[in-house]
Amino acid sequence: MVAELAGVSPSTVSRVLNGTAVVSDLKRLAIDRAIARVGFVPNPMARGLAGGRTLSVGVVTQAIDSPFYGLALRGIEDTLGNAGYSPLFVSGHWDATEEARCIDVLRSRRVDGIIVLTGRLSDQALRNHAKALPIVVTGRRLKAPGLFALEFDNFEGGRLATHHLLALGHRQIAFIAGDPKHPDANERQRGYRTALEAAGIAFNPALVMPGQYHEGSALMAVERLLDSRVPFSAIFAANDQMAFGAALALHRRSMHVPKDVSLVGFDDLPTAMYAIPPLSTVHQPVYEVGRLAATAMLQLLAGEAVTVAMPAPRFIARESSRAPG
Amino acid sequence: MVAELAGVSPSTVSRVLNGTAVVSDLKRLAIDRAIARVGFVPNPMARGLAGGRTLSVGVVTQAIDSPFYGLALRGIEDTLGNAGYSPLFVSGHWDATEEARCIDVLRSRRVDGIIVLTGRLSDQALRNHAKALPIVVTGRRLKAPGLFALEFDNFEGGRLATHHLLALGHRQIAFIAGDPKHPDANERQRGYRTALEAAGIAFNPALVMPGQYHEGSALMAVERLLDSRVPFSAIFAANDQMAFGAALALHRRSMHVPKDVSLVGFDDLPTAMYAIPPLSTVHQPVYEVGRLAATAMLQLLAGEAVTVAMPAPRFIARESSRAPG
DNA sequence: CTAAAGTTTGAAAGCGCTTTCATTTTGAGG
DNA sequence: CCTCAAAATGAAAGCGCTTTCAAACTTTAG
Repeated sequence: MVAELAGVSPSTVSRVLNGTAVVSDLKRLAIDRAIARVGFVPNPMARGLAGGRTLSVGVVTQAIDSPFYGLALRGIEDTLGNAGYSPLFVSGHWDATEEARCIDVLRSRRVDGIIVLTGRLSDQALRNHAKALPIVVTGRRLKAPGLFALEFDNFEGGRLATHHLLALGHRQIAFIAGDPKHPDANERQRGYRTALEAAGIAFNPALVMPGQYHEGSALMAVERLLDSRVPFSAIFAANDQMAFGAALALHRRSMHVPKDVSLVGFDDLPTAMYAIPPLSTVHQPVYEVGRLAATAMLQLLAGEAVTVAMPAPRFIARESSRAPG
Repeated sequence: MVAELAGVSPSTVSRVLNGTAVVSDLKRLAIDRAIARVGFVPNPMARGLAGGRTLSVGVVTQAIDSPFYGLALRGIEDTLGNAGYSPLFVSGHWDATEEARCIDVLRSRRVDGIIVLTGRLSDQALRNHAKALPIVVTGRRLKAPGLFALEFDNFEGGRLATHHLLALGHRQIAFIAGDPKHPDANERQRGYRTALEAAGIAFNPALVMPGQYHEGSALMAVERLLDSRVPFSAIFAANDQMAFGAALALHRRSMHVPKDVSLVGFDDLPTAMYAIPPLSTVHQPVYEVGRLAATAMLQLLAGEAVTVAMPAPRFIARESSRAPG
């Protein structure tokens, strides 16, 4: 170790580097100076090998290029970076097997903890991994030692969006569902139903179309809906991407939003406010979620109690929805 | 090392693991079996420490949540993953200082190479880093030992887009420029000018508005343009995000695309085809760029000659542009 | 002024793997 | 059947840092 030039032992240098123990000011100064002079940068490999920690946390996301997760990744990156940790991103592509492989990769890289963004993995699998290293997971309700789950209130969000349309006077509200394999998609739908029933409107299965959370699926869903001739004055899409697809379908049939039909989405993607017309939607604080997840991980890593909580859903009315007529 | 259970020395195990030397089939088999039995996974830390390589390559992107770069990251992830390398993403946020910091972080993590997506760093800085480890950079033309640059033909793209509008019969084409600090923005503008001149149309400075590559800047640019009362029948935005902003500005003034004004963008973001109306734009093979950059890095790492080349720009006509009238 | 207790510091033993070097095997040529 | 080169293997020395453990030095109390 070059920093021996300070005239002390490696142990002492290590101590000042990590703040592991008290070191006399005299030596600390000498060491600091030597470090600066040599331009010393500790080798994380060696650190990891010796100390058993790598100062990196794995993040399994579903698609690194997703407009939705991108912001969350940024939140994670920002928060982790401030604490000296580096994120290691891997994409699971919405596939449980792939996701399991991702976790293996991360563990083989000896990450100190793993953040899972809304995975497909079973709760049980997650619980097992949590025995070995801290896990933070979003999008599910789950409690286990070494595991923290952060869930957005999708039910309330779905209720809010539907309620908005109802309050505007809509009575026939179509729903483009998300992938039923995602628990949050089902929660949103439950919110839709609940709001409907609270307003005394019978749930009409003919008005709900299956979708898969991407534009194309909603495009087709709306076309089928239109072809089915079931009357409706508004569409609630289970996420913004599908709302965009729905808008395109309407556009193709020369129907205008919101004149002919109102449209609301869910997520408030950064692009929602720049859609034509700007999309009314349920705001999800994605960036914030990233920060919270990272904060929770940091607390877990430090052995502290996790104190983070998810903010409540908020509906944002823009121009894509208005009273029918 | 647990794999001693195979009854051989650690050296031999290492040899079969890395294929460093010939090992008799007998022992190889025994080792393979032992590995499988113990579920052995080599520790990358130790490997890195001993071997001097980390099997990870740093990727400095500008914003991990950017709709544009996301796809490239995915291309990189896919290609690198296949080769056993892991990407380490960091965001420079379009700031040269921050970017320099990112590279320091990556180097302190001892990555084997660095891929820079269109950075702000000076060519010289890049050249210097390339002396220490392989670098692949996109969005600039640059040659240096240990450095490979991959550039998209932005000039040709700009020319193509403008030519499309010209061919449709437009004579007054406004241009929303990108951030002049990005070389690609200037190239696109040069393409615009060149196409104009080739068509015998004088360049009119009143028709070009500065923008900054994001929606909001274009929104304001178009409002100013409209206020200036300079007549125009088409807008060419230097990227898709600005095209979306421009569309919103027109929408606010109750002008319709493409009936009242044609609009073309640049990049072909995944969302471009779902815009209302679907956006005509210059296609950039972003995913492909990611793959190419990663491939180039792999070749650099292997000491081979780099053989990748960027595909040519392609214009995609959709519904946002048509003949004036 | 000395013993007991507390504080700093250094020596040395790894962390898990790669790699050089020397040694043992094996095969070929004489 | 023996010698020598080539091939396969093992021993051991690190890679750069952390972390006991014990030695050396200060204090504090008796």
